[in-house]
Amino acid sequence: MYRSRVDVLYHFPLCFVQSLLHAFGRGPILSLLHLSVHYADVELAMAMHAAILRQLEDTHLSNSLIAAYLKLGRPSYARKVFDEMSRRDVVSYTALISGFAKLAREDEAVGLFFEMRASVHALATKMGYLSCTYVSNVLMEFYGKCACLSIMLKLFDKMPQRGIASWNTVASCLVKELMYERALVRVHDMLQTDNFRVDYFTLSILLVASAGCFASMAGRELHAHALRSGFETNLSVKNALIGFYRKCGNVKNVVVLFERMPVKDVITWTEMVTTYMEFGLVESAVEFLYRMPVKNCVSYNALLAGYCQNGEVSRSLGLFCKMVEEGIELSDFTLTSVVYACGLLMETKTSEQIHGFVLKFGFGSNDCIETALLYMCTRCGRMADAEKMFHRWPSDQNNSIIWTSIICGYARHGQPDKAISLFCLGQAEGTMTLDEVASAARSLRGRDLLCACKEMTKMRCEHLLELLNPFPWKRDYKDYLNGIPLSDAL
DNA sequence: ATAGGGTTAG
Repeated sequence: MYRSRVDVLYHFPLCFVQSLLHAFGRGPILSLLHLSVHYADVELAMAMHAAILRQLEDTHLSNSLIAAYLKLGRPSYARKVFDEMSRRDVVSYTALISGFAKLAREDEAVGLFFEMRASVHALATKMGYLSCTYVSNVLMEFYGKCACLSIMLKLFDKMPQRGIASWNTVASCLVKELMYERALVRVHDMLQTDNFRVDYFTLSILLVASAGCFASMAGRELHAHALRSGFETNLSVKNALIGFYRKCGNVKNVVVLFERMPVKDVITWTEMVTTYMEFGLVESAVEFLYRMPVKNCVSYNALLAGYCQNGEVSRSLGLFCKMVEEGIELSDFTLTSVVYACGLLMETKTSEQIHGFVLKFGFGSNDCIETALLYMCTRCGRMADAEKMFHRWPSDQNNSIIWTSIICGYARHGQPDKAISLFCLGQAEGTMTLDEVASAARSLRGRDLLCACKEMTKMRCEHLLELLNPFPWKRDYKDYLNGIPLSDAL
């Protein structure tokens, strides 16, 4: 019975491991590598590494070593083994690429990917090797992650043989791109064309897709399917079900599911915090967070975001301070929420303080943080800063949220002229949807809004009117429309 | 070796 690395090395010194290799082949080494992963024992993996150093031309053994190092959180060791291999195969590339991808080391993963394409994929294509589902699945995942969805789907359609993982990969890429209905339709096709049966991966992905597009019937059918097939007992499926009923059901559905779960993990508990927050039951959410047997930074982020959604500004700032003091891991999610909370607070000093914190911490800027920062500036009277961020924003990734924020900011801080001109520009360029135009319009005073209407087409104007219901100035607006023929205003 | 569930911006 394995208790520790010392035990193993005591019973099996290196020279013995090497003779094992000669006598019994790879089997014992592979088992020991498995044990090293299971017991999170890096040094055992390194001992195996030492034992098979001379066998590094054995591709199979080296691949297992790469996989072990990656699972043990030692990507640089994995890379070293890879670099020293004399013959790499698809498995070597696959292991390392997916390992780097999981660690968000995209540059290295993509670099390897192109290297693989040069050395393996071209050859594989010529030899018709794409029938290897592993190769195609990894290629598909990469095209999916590079937002090259059409290439991914083309590859999928060309695959002579598909495994259930191929279908799951396509569905999950579509879900990640927010194309929920397409994911549901694709898998529906799968059931009709290929004779595949969905597994617990498929069910989890599709439940997320159903929740994402509020496909309440589809989700319930998936639930029934899970019960019939027995996959309902799978933890991922149960957690995905909770997520579905959180979005398409009610608190009671979720609580019943939760209470009947024999095994729960940190994701289950975090789902409960999110559920209570989304239904406005702040105290229950807090209670659940403190009852959680294991929490991580995502759990705290869920609480923090929930405070913001429920207008509990001081509690969210308090929680953030506690997280910093207690050394709880912060992420871009954390910062986005706390910046947003400062926007709600509308205090210039606090906003500058948190702004400095974000810059100093140097969390890679992303759209969400930048948007939250801009929103915060517009709410805290820092319009000059907001303008700078607004103009710096790349024009090819137009974000309607920042348009709405800055228009509302101008309106709030006594600059209706600027608000109106941006408002007109935004709706003319089609940057903002009508819903968004309406939301920005609510921040404008009635008289200012009337000026803006002159710049709009009749259809837009009427649609806006519908959206503004029950906008307080609607009557004035109607009068205005009655008084002046719209054709004059166009 | 490939696929899965929880947290962010108006």
